[in-house]
Amino acid sequence: MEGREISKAVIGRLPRYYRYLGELLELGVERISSNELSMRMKVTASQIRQDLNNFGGFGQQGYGYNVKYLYTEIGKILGVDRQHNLIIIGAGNLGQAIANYANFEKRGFMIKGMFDINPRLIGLVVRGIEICGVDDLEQFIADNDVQMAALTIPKTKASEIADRLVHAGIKAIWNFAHVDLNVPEDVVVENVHLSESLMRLSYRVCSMQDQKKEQEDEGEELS
Amino acid sequence: MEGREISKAVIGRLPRYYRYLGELLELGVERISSNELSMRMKVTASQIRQDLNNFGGFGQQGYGYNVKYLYTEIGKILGVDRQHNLIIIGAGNLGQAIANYANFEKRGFMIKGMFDINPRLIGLVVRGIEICGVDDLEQFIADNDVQMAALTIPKTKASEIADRLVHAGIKAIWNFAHVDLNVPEDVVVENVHLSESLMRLSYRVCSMQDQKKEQEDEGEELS
DNA sequence: TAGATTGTTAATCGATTAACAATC
DNA sequence: TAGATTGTTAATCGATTAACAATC
Repeated sequence: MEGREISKAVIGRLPRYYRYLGELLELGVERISSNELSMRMKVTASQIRQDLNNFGGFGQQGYGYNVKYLYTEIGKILGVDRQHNLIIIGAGNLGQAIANYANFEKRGFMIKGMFDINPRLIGLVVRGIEICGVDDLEQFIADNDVQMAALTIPKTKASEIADRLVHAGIKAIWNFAHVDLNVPEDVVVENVHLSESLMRLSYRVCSMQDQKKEQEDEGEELS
Repeated sequence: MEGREISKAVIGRLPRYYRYLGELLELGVERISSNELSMRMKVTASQIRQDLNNFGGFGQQGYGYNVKYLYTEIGKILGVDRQHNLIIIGAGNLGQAIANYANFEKRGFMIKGMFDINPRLIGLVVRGIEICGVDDLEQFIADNDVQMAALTIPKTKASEIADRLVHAGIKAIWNFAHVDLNVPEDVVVENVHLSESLMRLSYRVCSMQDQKKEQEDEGEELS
């Protein structure tokens, strides 16, 4: 459809545009210029215009962008206008946190089922969803037209379950396990590696400390 | 200390190197060349060497890299050799998921406290940590030498709490709330915006579908 | 029409890859 | 010494920013 092969950097920014436009919409703002949006979002106006023009001209010269229209169009690009049937593998705290986040359903992500291997969790009901054993996985995916799976299980089991998911026809895996999954090229994986995120934070806080220390040392030399 | 201003792209990759080296270490691998590591990690050998040389020469010509040494050094760069005192604001499923992830403590991230506004959660004990009310926040931070906070609360309260955290001397915020926080420049924020992550996945699965459809259509035209 | 702001091309900047001399 | 592999410079590629003509 569109010009094909949008860069990863652009796609990475789209959800943030979507969020800001949603907020503007709630505030009742009707139109916005790339310049004003750039100030709110702390990115360049040039980048906003460049990014949006990957998908076609959503704006109007001399006017700017219609907030509601742009919000809707970015929603379509991101696919939040469609329904995505989702299951969660791993019904621990993280799996339950996802199940309990109501806003996902507003965006078309319907949580159809939850699975775990822990017999103490099987049978429990979270937000109206009964936790099943993983034995039922393949049947459930077929019966419920499931395309997406969130993987919130320890890394030791993740690869094995991922293989089963792919085999059962899952097309997208939201991977919270601390491994890189090997999947066929028509299956997409989005990784959320929390421990890596925390280490990036740690790096930055350490390098900030070092920087400060250096400045102090320089100050001492001068005195 | 080091040459200063390492690019964000490089820092983003360091934790993944660290993870792979840790796995190699467990496997008992003593040394590895950039070429072999590149094949395992599916990045170029050039990139690995370039990345590592931002921090100095960890390898040896004709030999490669000593796994244990490199692992330790990257650990130091990331700051996982130091201790970081951490609190969790928001003791819901997500906050508890973080509290329960034992590996963080192995990397020096010590969870000192948990906080919530929900009176039904206050007083509960999660992994040996009692959940406190947010009133005690400032005192607790001062008493326990806390530098880091994970923010796992709804977006409505996030900015307000972030201000309080900054005021109380917190230097790093691991932000799971769906807002961009405004903090002074000596405070670092690492965002984990799960809904944005899910939308990126959605985009990719949709564009994969579109791609396939196109190919099918082309096939039909030819027949 | 004049003013504003987009869409788009051109210039710059940064990051990745390739190549190879240095050296273990 | 010969072979292997790094560290590092140079070449390429891609992404961001600047500029401005098109146009509402």
